[in-house]
Amino acid sequence: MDFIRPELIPDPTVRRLSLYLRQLELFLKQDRETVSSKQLGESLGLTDAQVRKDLAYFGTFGHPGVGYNITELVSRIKRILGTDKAWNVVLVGVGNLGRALLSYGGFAAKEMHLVAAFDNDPNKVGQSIGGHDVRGMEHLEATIKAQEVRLAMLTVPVDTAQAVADVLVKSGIRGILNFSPTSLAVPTTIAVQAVDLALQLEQLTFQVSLNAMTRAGVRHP
Amino acid sequence: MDFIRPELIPDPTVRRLSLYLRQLELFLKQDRETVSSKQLGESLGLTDAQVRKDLAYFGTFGHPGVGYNITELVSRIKRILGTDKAWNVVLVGVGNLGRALLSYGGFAAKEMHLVAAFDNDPNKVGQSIGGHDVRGMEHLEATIKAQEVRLAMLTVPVDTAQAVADVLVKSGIRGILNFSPTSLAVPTTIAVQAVDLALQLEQLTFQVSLNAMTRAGVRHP
DNA sequence: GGATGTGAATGCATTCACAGCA
DNA sequence: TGCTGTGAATGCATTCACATCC
Repeated sequence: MDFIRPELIPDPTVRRLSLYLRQLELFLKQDRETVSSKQLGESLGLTDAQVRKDLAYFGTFGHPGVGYNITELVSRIKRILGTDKAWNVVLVGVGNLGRALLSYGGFAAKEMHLVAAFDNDPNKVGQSIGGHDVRGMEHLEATIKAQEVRLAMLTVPVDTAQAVADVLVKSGIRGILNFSPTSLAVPTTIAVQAVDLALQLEQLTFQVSLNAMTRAGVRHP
Repeated sequence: MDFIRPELIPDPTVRRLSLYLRQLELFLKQDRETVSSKQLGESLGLTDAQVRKDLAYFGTFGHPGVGYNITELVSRIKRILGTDKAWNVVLVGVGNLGRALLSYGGFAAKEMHLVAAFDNDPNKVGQSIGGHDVRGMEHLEATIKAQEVRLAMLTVPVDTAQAVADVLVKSGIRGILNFSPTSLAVPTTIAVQAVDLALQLEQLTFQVSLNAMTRAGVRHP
């Protein structure tokens, strides 16, 4: 393989990269040093060929006869995903979910630096939650520009989500983690990841209903 | 189309079904009565053929020359997804995230009946959060069995997730919404949906890095 | 032997394109 | 005319299978 044309890396591959990373970090904690594509795949319910193909998109860093050096693979995947460097993040919308995210301690470990939170409720502005300041919406744009923030977590009510997203884009945000159950209209240069609880619950009820059917023998002819 | 063979419905189709439902309910609020596959598709960034193909897996309920009756389509999709009936749910793990979910009011609207929450911290047991009782873990199995609960939201720390999942399965749970960043080992008859914040943030940083590169005309290192 | 990396083959999902109906 | 439903064609992702290397 010579060099990488990022635009033709399959989406599913990028998703699995995150899974590999999580599993590899678990292996590291268990003091393992190398892992084969077969072992890594089995621990995640994937085939060995799938693992090798995924990794091969990004270069060749396995050792034939041995497997992959875990430490090396972890740092390679982090570099690919862009999590080897720190990212500044803002959170907009300090409701139940916003507060929970502010109190969640796991961001620092992932090199995510939560710069500040924003809300338009005067009662919330000025508070400190989980060590993060809550500021008024009028400071959103200036903060993003001053600190070169590129990521935002959007936890506002659904009817204001699009308007806030517009402000975020105008201010220079490049990626939005959208917790509102709505499709945001943004330029193609802006990445959006949706976290939709209702949607995932519906996937569950569908699968459970399906399982119940096939179990009951309502099979196809 | 004669009969539905559920096991061969593409996963992506089921995901989009939820998107269709969300968009259709928005149209309903706007007092629209019918919608064509073209209109529905465009509102979600999909092609008309995609929409028709997806719906055709489940029968034929469009009206040539007219489109789909929105009310009818909504109730059909709900039936397909299994959300036309009410579901009992338990929540296990009353940390920051668990509390936020308990305080979130949106479940009732989706026919999700949150029966109770569970935690092993004596200080939390006995509290009422968002109108939901917190009980000790020792009552989990009995509650699930007594109320025929089939769905669980798992918001416990990562190191206890598998053990709790085992209890859930043993008690008769059929679907788990897993908020812990770990792969649960469960029988194939149990549905699992993962909500992994770190994973989604990594997808974002990857896409943002990619966009930055292609914009700058740089190749991957 | 044991493992990787990768063309070739397979299997799915999406898109095309058109017959048929209101 | 406008739109659905659906086989056929296309395009992607996964899996196979094997040359290659430690």
